[in-house]
Amino acid sequence: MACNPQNKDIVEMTPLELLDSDKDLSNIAKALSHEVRVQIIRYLIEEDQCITGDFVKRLPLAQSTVSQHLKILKDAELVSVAYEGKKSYYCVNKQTLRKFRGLVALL
Amino acid sequence: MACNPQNKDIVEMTPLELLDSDKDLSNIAKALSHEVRVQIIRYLIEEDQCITGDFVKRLPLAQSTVSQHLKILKDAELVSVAYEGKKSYYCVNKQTLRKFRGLVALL
DNA sequence: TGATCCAATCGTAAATATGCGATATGAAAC
DNA sequence: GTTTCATATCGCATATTTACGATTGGATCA
Repeated sequence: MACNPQNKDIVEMTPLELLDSDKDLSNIAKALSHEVRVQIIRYLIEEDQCITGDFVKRLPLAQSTVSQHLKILKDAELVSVAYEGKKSYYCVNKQTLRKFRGLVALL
Repeated sequence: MACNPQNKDIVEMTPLELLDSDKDLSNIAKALSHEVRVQIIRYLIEEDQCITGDFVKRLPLAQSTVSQHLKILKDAELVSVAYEGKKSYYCVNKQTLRKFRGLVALL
């Protein structure tokens, strides 16, 4: 009995591994899980470079809310910011988008 | 003054359009915004077909929690289910994955 | 007919996300 | 200097997500 591998309680069950790529993919997906943030990314691709105010003017949201969405995109490295004077210039981070495409391609 | 387009309050500001594709992309992204659900999809691609119990055995989560994650993936049409006897067979919905890849490619 | 098994759903607690107004910071204009 | 402008951050209310145990509903087995 001591070496009986038939015992159900002893049978090894390979656990599902959590890969770094799983976390990377889910993190980027989370940043894109709100339609407003997808809108922002899309607009940023068209316009190449925007300041916060551009989005505030064009979205039916308070300035603080837009700022928060931009922060989420920035934290996920989907956009990068350049501070110039009193304005913040946002642009898409193409490298992260490429990475995301690569991760999604593996699915 | 009545017809003065220079007035700042009257200047039209093209609002940022919300496209169906924005909603589609954010909805699928939301389903993939949890690492466990990415794990599930990945495993499902490797194994081709699994029952709920396969995931319960391999994930450090309660059966009800796993079932909930599977429901989220099913609602997003990332997986489909076939009910056979007392078991539920899950498999990836390749069409939705393809659609997702297409939407991400546009970013 | 039970008894057992598989999986979905319910109810609920805790954590996280979303949105807003108010406030803070810091640069530019006066 | 003070005022104005652009933006980030704080505090809070509400909504959603995540996780669990308990329960329910079928299907299979004895």
